[in-house]
Amino acid sequence: MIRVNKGFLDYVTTLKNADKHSAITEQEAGVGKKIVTEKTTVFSVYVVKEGLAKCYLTEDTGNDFIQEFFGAGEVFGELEMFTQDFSFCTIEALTPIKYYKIPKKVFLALIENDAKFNSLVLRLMASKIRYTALRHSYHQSHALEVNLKRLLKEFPDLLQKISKKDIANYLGVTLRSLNRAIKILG
Amino acid sequence: MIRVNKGFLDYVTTLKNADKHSAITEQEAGVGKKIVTEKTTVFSVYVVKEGLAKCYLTEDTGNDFIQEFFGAGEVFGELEMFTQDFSFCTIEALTPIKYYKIPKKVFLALIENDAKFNSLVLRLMASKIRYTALRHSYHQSHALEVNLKRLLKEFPDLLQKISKKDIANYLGVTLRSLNRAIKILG
DNA sequence: CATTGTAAAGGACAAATGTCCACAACTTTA
DNA sequence: TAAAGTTGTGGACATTTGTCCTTTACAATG
Repeated sequence: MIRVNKGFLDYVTTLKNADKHSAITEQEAGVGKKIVTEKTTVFSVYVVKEGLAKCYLTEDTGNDFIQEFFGAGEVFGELEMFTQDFSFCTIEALTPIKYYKIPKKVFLALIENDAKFNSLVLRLMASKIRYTALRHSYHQSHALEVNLKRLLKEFPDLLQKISKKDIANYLGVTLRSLNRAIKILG
Repeated sequence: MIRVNKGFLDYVTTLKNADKHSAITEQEAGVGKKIVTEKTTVFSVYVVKEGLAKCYLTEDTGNDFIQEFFGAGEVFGELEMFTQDFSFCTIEALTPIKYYKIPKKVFLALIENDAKFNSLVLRLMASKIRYTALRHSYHQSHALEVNLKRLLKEFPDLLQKISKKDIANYLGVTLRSLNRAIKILG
């Protein structure tokens, strides 16, 4: 749901601070700003420093499918450095956001020369695979009500932080269905 | 659906053949054999040499959720080398299968010392993330019939190769629903 | 403060999917 | 080959979710 990765954020912060002229820069974006756009070439890897973003795909049906919500330390754009593909999702700020930007060349050099960095990236990608698999499996085999209850247990202030439409898109249902489920849960 | 990775298979084959006493061994498994079991410690990384396996999770509801079907070159057990977690899924042979087994120590040594190998693993994990995301997004926003048609277009002999129950579990529907969709498609 | 506009919630019906069970097809065994 | 068991398929109904549209709540404006 809302993913974070303190360890990686700390490491990148250290890297940046170690060099006054670091190629790693800090950037900001306002609500609604798309930091990465679907089907577009990606030139950098990004790390959320603070704030919240959503990672989603828009289908040909017009539906948005929210992959994940990214909080502090979450990384995006890294896949495209390895697969040479266009971005497969859009990253959009849900709150004002601060993030680090690591140019492609710098990122790939770190992968090659900094074993610790390389290892953190491997771990982070492994986590994404695991987490996503567990989530989709759970979603598919449980009723909407159960899924919602589970989310609310982990993030009690969910409905305050994230719009219902976004929650519905994350759960893969319509807003109408989500409203029904909310009503039933009381 | 049925994932393959010729490049990785070739590389591992070369690695193994380069050393007569290689720690990479070749193994076989018969139909139904579970090569890796959910919630269990994993001590090796595996690469399918030939045959077909399914990668699935069993939910508390008793439902199996099939993550992917693995063909030649597909890798499993690698995530657990990085996350230190138990296996989150079961890998079971659907046909007689041959595979390479790379002990954890050897795998991690390759990651550290063989840049090409490291790069192949990064790419393979990036592909898994991308592929899974695209698949789930598509599944969620299209009708069962459309999803099935799409699968059959890519794998015309699907119904011959893989049991209906497994296909249903992959699509996240019941066998009943799958049968209905098949009937409608003619 | 009334009026108009806009966004959120919910009612009513339609469509899709699940559950349960019966029946058919096919295997095994006596 | 008949009987019994096993597996696969489909009918009938229940439940869930989607679609469409009305109603409600709230905000903006004259």
